[in-house]
Amino acid sequence: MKSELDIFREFLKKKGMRYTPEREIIIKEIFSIHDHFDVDSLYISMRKKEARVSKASIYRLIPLLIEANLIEEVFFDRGQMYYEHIYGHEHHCHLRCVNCKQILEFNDPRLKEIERDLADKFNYKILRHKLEVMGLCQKCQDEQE
Amino acid sequence: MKSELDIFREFLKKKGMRYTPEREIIIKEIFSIHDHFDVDSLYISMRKKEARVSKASIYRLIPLLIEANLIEEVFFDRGQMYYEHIYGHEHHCHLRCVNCKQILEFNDPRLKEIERDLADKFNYKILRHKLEVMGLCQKCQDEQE
DNA sequence: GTATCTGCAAACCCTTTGCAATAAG
DNA sequence: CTTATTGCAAAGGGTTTGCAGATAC
Repeated sequence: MKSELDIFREFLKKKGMRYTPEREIIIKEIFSIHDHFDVDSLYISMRKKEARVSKASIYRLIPLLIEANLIEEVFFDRGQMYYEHIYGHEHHCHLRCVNCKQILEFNDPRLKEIERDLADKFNYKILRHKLEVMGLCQKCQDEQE
Repeated sequence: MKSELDIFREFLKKKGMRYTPEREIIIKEIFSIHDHFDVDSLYISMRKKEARVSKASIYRLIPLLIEANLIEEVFFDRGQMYYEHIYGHEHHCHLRCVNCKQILEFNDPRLKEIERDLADKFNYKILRHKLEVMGLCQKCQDEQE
């Protein structure tokens, strides 16, 4: 299986764009994070490792990574967007506790069925879906009594 | 069935907050819009009707309406949040064309099943879900050839 | 009467952008 | 060599907030 770097190199070549050291270290950093991230925390964790890139370069890279299907917007909270890398992982959805902010990942085959039915019914070509389920985890339910 | 205004009046009373004419006309405006809205377009459409309220009052009202379960965040796009009123309507999900931005609404009983299974599996009390399906509508598929 | 609410304008903060220097291909 | 990319700092733009006057209760 190709690495995310290979995928991205091909993606850039196809678009007549350049593969730079800055782009490489940002992608490496993103794929080393096994969690959702936002631009600022990514920037800070890179600075700590002496991997200096400007925020502007991160912001400029993100739309490309999304277009290349390497990362995805996960959710928008308190004024900023959170992302996660998706290449090499099975697609999943998020179950979030509205109280303690715990996030669990899950997948369900019925979503593919729903996609197929929507495609048929509305003549859409489905590209992707995003399902967020919000609730209270066991612990937060107990505390509310 | 209680009106959205009654619901909100009770909600405010319970919180020791006040029911003002500004809050009333904003809610009336929101519930007269049968579509998704953002703060700026709401503000503009109110100005046109000589219903003058400040944007600040709209921004300050929105979290209250969400807490009162009268409106919901629908999606975040191009730097701003879109909302819709949900009181008095059946819950639905959104199918969006990523190219022309058309939005279709749908509902699917399988989502309730998924919710039930998640509740059992993770011991969550499910409150709500948000499913966005992104794709290309027929017209935009044709134009891409 | 008193605490909340309003409008205004300024502040905030995440994100985007113009520009001159740099570097990929 | 040519054109894309970088870092910097400034600008953009949706949202929040401090404040003084107005108002719900």
